[in-house]
Amino acid sequence: MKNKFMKIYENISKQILDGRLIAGDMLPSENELAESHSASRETIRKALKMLSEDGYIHKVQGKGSIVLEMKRLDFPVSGLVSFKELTQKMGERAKTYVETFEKINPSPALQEALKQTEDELVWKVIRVREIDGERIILDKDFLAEKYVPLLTIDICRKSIYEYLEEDLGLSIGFAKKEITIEEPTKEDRKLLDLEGFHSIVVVKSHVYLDNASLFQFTESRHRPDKFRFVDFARRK
Amino acid sequence: MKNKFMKIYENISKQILDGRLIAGDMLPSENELAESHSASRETIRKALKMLSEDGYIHKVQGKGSIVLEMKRLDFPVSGLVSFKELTQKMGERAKTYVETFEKINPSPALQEALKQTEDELVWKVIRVREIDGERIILDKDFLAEKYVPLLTIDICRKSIYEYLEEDLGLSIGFAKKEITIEEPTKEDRKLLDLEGFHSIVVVKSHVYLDNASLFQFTESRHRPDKFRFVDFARRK
DNA sequence: TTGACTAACTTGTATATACAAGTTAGTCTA
DNA sequence: TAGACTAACTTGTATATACAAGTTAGTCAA
Repeated sequence: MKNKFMKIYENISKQILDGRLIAGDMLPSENELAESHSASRETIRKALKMLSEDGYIHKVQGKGSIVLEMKRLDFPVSGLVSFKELTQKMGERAKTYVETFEKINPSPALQEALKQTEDELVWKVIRVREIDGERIILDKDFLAEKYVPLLTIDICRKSIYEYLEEDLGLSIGFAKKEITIEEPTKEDRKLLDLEGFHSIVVVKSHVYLDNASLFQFTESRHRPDKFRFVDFARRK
Repeated sequence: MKNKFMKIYENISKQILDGRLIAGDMLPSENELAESHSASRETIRKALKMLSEDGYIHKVQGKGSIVLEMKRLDFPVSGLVSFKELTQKMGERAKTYVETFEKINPSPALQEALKQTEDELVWKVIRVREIDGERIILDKDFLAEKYVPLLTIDICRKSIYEYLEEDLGLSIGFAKKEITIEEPTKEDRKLLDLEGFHSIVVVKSHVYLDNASLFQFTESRHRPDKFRFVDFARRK
């Protein structure tokens, strides 16, 4: 909330989310917005570019910016959000159970996934996510000990990301994710409520710190009926 | 290829794709790039911002831009690409069969999805995509007749998008997609090779023209073993 | 009426400048 | 030696200006 263009972005996005601006409306021109926000046109353009990237508006050269329909997403896996952040929006309906918590010598496959050497250790955390009484998601996290020297089972019960960012001062930069569909394993069947389901959605993520060093590999396994991924894509 | 920052983007992205720049390398500073490309720093920054958004590089304030690992994606559904564009990269291994081709009075649900009035007609096209002899994908397209007055079965066999963009001069702007997992329908089982599979990946898309008018609704149904979605996400 | 043209808007691109903020390496001091 | 400091880099933000390119509405002439 410190940058000028971020404030403008938030100002306009809020107007769209709460209905003061509705789909089909045209925004004021960039020059008018610059005037009314006491900013230069380039600063307005930065804010509008972000709004456009996030699917709030669409810009047409020579015409202006048109407001798009923004559906509120119930349960998105898009972007880079932690389960804790999701559950905060869901109130007290979500619980986390820590099934496994240990420091291990990584297998060759895991060494490869985390780009580690043989002697570097890895935290292994397996957690079950329960929503409305149903065990829906199985999260398997592997964190490089060299970036996270200390971890406790209590932190895992709450939020690892919160601990990393607020206590350790690590700042997460970006992630590469891959979504595939697999057959449920015995472990999936044991830990999740999968009666009547024949497949499981697997989201594998490589998570990097802000300085571009790989520090975490995560496999998140979702029951298919509760999985929904929403994407906004621009042509070229 | 006309914009200066696009040329710079392509120049650098090619260097990353063909290995002249490899993961971990630092790019020259923005001032050096401005000098060597005879451009202003702001123009360089536009190109670097695009590279960063597309996952080629990561920028760190005070340090510079670091090259990331770019895996070549075999079969991505990310972004906004047509099946034709995908198959061009796959050579002659892909075929398309048109199962249904008709102009219909849309059902209420379809009217809603396409935001049409009662008297407006809709093209309905159902196509099966075969890859390496296996029928993998079922594409159900619904196009508003008001934007696409003429369509032929021959166009559907080739590429609808190519026809829209090159012959009709329509320019596709953006799309909203939703990925879910469902049980296969009888139609899925009849038209696709689904022996031994118990679920199907459904990608529903609302496609908009460049002037932000909704003109197409598509449901693309994928056999789960051949589905893979790759995503690059930045924090905040 | 029709069509060509134009004027006045809109957004897109490119440049220059200034300063803020983060990183790094070396230097100086206690 | 250890720590504080600084200078010289890096990227981030904000502004101003100029012109290109697309859209729209109105005017004027055939």
